[in-house]
Amino acid sequence: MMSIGAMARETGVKVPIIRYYEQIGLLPDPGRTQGNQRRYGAAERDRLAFIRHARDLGFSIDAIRDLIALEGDPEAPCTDADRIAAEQLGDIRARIARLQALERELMRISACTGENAGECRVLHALADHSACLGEH
Amino acid sequence: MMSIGAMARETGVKVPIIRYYEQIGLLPDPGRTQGNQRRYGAAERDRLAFIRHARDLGFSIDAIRDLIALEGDPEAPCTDADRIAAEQLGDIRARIARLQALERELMRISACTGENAGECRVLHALADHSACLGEH
DNA sequence: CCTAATCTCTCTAGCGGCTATAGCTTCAAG
DNA sequence: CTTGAAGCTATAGCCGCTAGAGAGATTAGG
Repeated sequence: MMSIGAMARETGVKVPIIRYYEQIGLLPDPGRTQGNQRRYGAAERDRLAFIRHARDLGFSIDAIRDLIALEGDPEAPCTDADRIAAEQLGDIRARIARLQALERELMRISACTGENAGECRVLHALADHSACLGEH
Repeated sequence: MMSIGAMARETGVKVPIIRYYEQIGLLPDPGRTQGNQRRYGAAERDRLAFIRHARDLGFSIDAIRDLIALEGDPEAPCTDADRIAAEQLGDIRARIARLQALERELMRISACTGENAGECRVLHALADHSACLGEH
């Protein structure tokens, strides 16, 4: 059985975040010492590692809740987990596309050649939306 | 002089957000009618359009504050605006790179072929970080 | 001029996902 | 048995909005 600090070290998740995950129901209430300190076993550590990994991949807390429910039920159809991952992938791709559009627009308005703000291309471009190519 | 609703229509910024921008000091306190309603002129509308445009391009409120200060001082060196835009561009590129790494990892662990959660590739991959290629 | 419909006002609280602080108690090493 | 690190709870703050309540102002039509 390990303390919350030991679990933080093992999983790379900071102590307050572990408590936060417990509070929102992502982690179960762990056992406590007589002095009221949390003690964790390997199962909790694995679950936290799972959560951490999913968060690193950009899954929302809600999506992770669903994934945990699936993980706990080995009979559940895999298509559910698949769908959640596919949604996440679609989401990430949409964000990439949007950011790439912003990147293009920013590149276009940057590289200002004026000497002071009066004739600055960046400021002019921001002030005048009609000068934009995309519709962002 | 236009009402807050008219300005919202002209700029595409919702009414509560206009009030919010005023509250945090991005927009100046506008004049009021006798009945205490805000009335705006063309200058405020242009400033709001500027803010909206910059937000659309992903600039933070703080960065916009700096850009507004520059815009208000035509003698200010343009390199400042340039630097802010360059930082924003770098930021966006970093986010794109990170999202692309996530996309790759997600594609790899997806396309699960198992029939139920017990042998689901998605769940296994999430549970076992060591199976990952990148370091995300 | 009156009414009804539509704005607009302020204030407060909530979202997600943490992060930080304060003031306390418990644990483990020496 | 003392000290110092680590743990505890509770509360508030971050960003950039968004939503609601309950009141007052404005405006178009009759």
